[in-house]
Amino acid sequence: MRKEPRQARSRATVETIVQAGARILSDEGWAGFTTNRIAELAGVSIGSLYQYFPDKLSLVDAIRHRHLDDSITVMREVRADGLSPGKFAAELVRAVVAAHSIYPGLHRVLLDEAPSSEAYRNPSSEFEIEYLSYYSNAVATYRKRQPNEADHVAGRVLSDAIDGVIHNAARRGAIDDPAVQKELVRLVTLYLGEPN
Amino acid sequence: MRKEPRQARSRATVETIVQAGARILSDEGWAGFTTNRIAELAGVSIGSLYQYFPDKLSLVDAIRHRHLDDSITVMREVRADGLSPGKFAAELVRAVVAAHSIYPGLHRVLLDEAPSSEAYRNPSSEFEIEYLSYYSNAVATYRKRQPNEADHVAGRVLSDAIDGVIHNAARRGAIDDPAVQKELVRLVTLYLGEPN
Amino acid sequence: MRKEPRQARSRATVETIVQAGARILSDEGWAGFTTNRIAELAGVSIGSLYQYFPDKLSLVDAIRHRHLDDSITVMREVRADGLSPGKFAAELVRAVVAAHSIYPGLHRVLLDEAPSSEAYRNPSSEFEIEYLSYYSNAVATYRKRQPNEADHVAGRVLSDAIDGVIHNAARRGAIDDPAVQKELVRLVTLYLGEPN
Amino acid sequence: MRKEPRQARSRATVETIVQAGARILSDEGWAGFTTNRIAELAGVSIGSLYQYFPDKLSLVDAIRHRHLDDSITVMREVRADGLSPGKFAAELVRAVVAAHSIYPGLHRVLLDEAPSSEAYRNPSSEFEIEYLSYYSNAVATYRKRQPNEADHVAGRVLSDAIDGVIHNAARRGAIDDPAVQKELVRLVTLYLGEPN
DNA sequence: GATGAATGAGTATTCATTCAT
DNA sequence: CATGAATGAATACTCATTCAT
Repeated sequence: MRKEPRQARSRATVETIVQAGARILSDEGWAGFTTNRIAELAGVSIGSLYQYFPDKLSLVDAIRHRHLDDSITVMREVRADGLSPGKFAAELVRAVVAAHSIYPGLHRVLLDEAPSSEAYRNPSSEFEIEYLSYYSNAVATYRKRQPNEADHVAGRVLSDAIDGVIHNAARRGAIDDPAVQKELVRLVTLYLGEPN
Repeated sequence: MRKEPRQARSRATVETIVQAGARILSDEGWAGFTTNRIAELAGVSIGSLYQYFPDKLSLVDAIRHRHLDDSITVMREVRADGLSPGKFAAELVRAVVAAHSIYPGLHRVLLDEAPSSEAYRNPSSEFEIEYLSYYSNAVATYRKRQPNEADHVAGRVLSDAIDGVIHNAARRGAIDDPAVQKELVRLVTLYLGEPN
Repeated sequence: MRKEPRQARSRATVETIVQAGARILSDEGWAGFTTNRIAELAGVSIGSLYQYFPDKLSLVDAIRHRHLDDSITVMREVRADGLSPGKFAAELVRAVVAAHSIYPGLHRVLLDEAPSSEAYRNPSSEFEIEYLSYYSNAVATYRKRQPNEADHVAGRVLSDAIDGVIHNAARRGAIDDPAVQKELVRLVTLYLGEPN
Repeated sequence: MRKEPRQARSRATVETIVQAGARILSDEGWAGFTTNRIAELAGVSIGSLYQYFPDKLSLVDAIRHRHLDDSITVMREVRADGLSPGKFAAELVRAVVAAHSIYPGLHRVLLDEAPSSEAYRNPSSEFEIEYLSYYSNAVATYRKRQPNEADHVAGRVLSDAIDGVIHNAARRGAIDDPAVQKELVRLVTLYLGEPN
């Protein structure tokens, strides 16, 4: 960001812009994400947008950062320890669905379409490391050991499988369909339950 | 297509254009898919491109049609009947990986980013119906019955999960990683093997 | 128009663009009327043109609207009542010549060559109705009656004849030639004077 | 023309191209007049078109030349000598209408929209001289003298007035309307009948 | 700080014309 | 000679970004 907003008013402006950007990104994808449209939807002038974000990339990075932080936070609240595979799977799916409920298309667009200065899907990105360790920990927990390389691979496969189901459901507007959620829970349960 | 190529020369031109388009779409996504760049990479003039494709959309549709046809063909060769879940899963993963090996990013871009005259992810599109029925048939086969509504949901979840793993592996350039493939096989096997 | 100009600066920009468009249309016809050339002649960037006019058609419509309004206004000041045919004809020709003096080719290009969202030469267009009723009123006045169908035909023929003379004179740059004007006055006088 | 066609087949090809060009010019104006479209409508390849016409301008000139020749020929058959003004006017209007009946829009497009190497509306062009002398002769005939400068002006005004009525009628598809023709005859009669 | 007018490089597409077959 | 594939300059229009007010 170009400038750290000091006053409350400035912070509110930044907030409005980020929300407007997230809304457009979720609803219309990267193609609809134009700076003038964002400013208009946010109710600020295009000049003000550039007051806080030096360019379009920095804005999309801000949106991404905030969204991924929110996602991780929601997931961190669901811990594998002490829960049966089925119980954990149910809680996890609930959390993931919740993380996608406000801006259903946002996650997919941010990871798939939108360019980025940092590489968020780069194995070394801060977010990717945290996200991956979450899943490999879950896998290792049910294998009753510290996470090893095999658990990392399994964690990633599990993570990507959930990703695929959620994103495609989001595209079809079926993210709240209980039948889909139930099947996803079954998939996760089976994968975690079977020792190897 | 605007014009059916008659001479061998023009058939080759069309082929080159389609290949160049697929390459760019796979490597750089929809954003990099500009007609001038495609023509340049194909080594033809922009006029030649428009001689055969009335607009950008018709070109992307041609690429998509060809790619989806190829994918379905490869998958149709793997039939669930008579194979154990594990054997089928292994064959299926092998086929899906093969379908993604030349243009790893193409599938995702075609279904996620690129606009389309027909809606290929529309539940009623010819491709989607065939793709979905393939998976629900596999599910129903191991449940030893004709596919019912629950099998359709399971089929879609399985399809989307495989999609997610493959696409994310493709993005990381890890589509040929045997460890990932093995885990994916395990995921599919478990999901298909467990009656319900 | 895409955007209502608020500041004085932008109102001036719009004005400059419209003038430049009228100049080019008059001097070089529809073929020379390219958006980049207009912007260049107006001394603004192509982006500024599109800030106010969503497309080329809307610009030509703006030019047309302004020009036809001006023409009608000039003509409305010449009324047949109380004037002899010869006097009225002289006044009318003077007014029509005046309406063509700044952009001599504009009228013809606007009505003949330039496409339009509304159809200005459509018998039902607002302008055409007013223009036609002006002439049939004049005809009926000298026939000492309310305009009937025959007067409408006569009005149109008179209008088209004047049109032809003026447009061809404009093309030859002879619109101010007194000899031509005098002959045109004679033509109109004879046509209006002879009861039928 | 690039090449004088020697063989009968070549002459037929040229004829077909000219007809196709005239048809398109009349029906769709200068904007629809593209070389590829003309070749297609004529049923020849674009290469063949360029075999006979070095560029687009030479084709439109050929069309123009032929059309103006035909027009003059039709008109030359109507002579003022020995006819009353009313009789002559009636014959003249009939001839002019006939000259516009096959390609109603052609005349206007050729003189107004289409560019030209020679200037056909240039006062010094061969066609213009002949056309003008026709009308000034008619005027002078009824003034019982050799054409002088005043008669030339009157001839041109008369010519342009008829032009205007015919072209606007053509645009409205009303060229065969007897009411319009009758009024035009009246206009011409009055103008020619009144000595001055 | 905020505004919105202005900029111009970049993109899709057309069409007159050339030339290898 | 005829064909039609290939060319590329030109044109309408968009959108990230700057800067005067």
